[in-house]
Amino acid sequence: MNRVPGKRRQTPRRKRGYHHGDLRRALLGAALDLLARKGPAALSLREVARRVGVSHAAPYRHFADRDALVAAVAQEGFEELARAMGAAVSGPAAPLDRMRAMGHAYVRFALERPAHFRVMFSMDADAREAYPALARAADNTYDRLLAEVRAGQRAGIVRDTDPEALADTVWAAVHGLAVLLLDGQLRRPETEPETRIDPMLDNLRMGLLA
Amino acid sequence: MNRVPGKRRQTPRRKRGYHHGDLRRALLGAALDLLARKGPAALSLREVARRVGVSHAAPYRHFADRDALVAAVAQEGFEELARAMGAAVSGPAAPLDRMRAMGHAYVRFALERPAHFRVMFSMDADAREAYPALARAADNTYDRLLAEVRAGQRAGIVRDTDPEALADTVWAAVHGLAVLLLDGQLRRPETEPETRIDPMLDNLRMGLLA
DNA sequence: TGTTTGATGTTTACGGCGTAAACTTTATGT
DNA sequence: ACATAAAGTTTACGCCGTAAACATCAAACA
Repeated sequence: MNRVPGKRRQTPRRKRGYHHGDLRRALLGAALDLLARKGPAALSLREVARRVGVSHAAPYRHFADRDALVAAVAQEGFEELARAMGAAVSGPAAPLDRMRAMGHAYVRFALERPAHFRVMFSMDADAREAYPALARAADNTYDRLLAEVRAGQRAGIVRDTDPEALADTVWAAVHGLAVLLLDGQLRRPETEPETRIDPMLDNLRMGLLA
Repeated sequence: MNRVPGKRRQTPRRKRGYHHGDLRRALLGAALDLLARKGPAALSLREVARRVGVSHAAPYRHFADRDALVAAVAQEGFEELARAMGAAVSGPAAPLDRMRAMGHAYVRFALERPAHFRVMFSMDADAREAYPALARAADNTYDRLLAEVRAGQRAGIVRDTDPEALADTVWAAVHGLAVLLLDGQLRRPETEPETRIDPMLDNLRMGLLA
C-alpha cells in the first residue's frame, strides 16, 4: 500500500481525476508551506488536510501517521539541499573552492528555510531508521563532501590523514555553524550571519596552531 | 507572580507543608525524567503533573505554559553542561588540552543525555528571547571556550586571528559533531561515537592543508 | 458493455493535550 | 484570630492523532 513512487501517472498533465488529482504531493506542499509560515509546532495533519480541502482522515491514505508526513517533508529537504550543493559545485574547479561553495550552499539553505532545515534534523537515529529513503537522501550530502576531500588529497592540497575524519570535521563545523546561527546562539548583531562561514572555513583550512 | 528564585525556603528540610512542599522542582525533575525515558514528544504538562501526583492545572502556578516548562528544563541543561565543562578544565593546564577536555565534556553530555541536549537546542532565537535566564546560561558555555582561545593566543600557541571567529569554529565543530552523532548521521558502525572527537580536534588544530 | 473491486476520500468517535475560569484550601502576616 | 494571597482543584472548551465503518470512483475484467 501507500503508493509506489515510480507507478505515478505517465501523463500527469491530464488532470485525470482521481478523487483529488494528486493528494500526497498537495499535502506535502501544504505541509512545507505551513512549516515555513507557522513553524514546526503548527504542522498538524488536520491543518494540512484543511488547507488542501480534504477531510482530516484523508492524509492517512498517503501517510501512515504524522511522523511519516514529517519524514517525507524532511526527505524533500535533503533532496533539495543536495540539489543546492550540486549546483554550488558546478562553478569552481579547485577542491577547496568547491568545498567552500558547498559550505555556503549548506548554510544558506539553513538560513533561508530554517523550519525545513530543523525538521530535517529533528528525528533521531532510531526514528529515522523507519524511513530508508530519508537516510539515503541524507547520506548523499555527506558523500559529496567526502568526494571533494579525496580529490583535494589526490591533488596534494589536503593533508593526508583519514579522509573520513576530515570530512567529518568539515561537515560538523558547517552543520554546527548552521544550527547555531539558526538558534541565534552565536549571532552577534553587527555581522551578517552568512558572512560567518568564510572566516570559519579559513580557520578550518589553516588550523588553530600559530 | 511565578516565584522569585531566591525567595525559596531557608530550611527546605522542614518539609514545611505547602500544599505540595516544592512543586516546581518536583515538576522539573519529573519533566527531566520523562524526557530521558520517553523522549521529547512525551513531555506534556499533564503527564508531568500526573507523575508528581497533582492536578493537571497545578503546573500553571509555576510555569506560564508548556514552553516555559521546556525552557526551564533547557536552562537546567545548560547549567549542568556548564558544570560538566567546568569540571573538565579543572585538570589540564595547557589551553589546547583544556579545549580538548571541554570538547569531550560537551560531546559526552550530548551522548549521555540526548533528549535533554536536544531540548536545549530546540527553541529558535525568537522563542528563546522570552527566557533571558536561558540565554545567559547558554552564553556561559561560549564564554568559557572563548577564554581558552584567548589564553592560547596569549601563550603564542594559537594562531593570531579574530579569537571570536576561532571560538565560533571550534564550537561549531564540536556542537556539529554532537548533533550529527545524536542524529546517527555520521555514525559508522565500527567506531565508538566518542572516539570521533579526538581526530576531529586534531584536524581542527592542524587544519586541512597539506 | 456492464460489473466488480480495490484505491481514495468521508464520517463518526475516542481519548489526550494545552489552557482558561471559577472554585477551594492552606500558610502567613497583622 | 482573621484576612488575604498563594497554591492547588474542577470543570470546560477546542484542537490534535488515530481508528473503524462507510461511501465513491477509476479501472480492470467478464
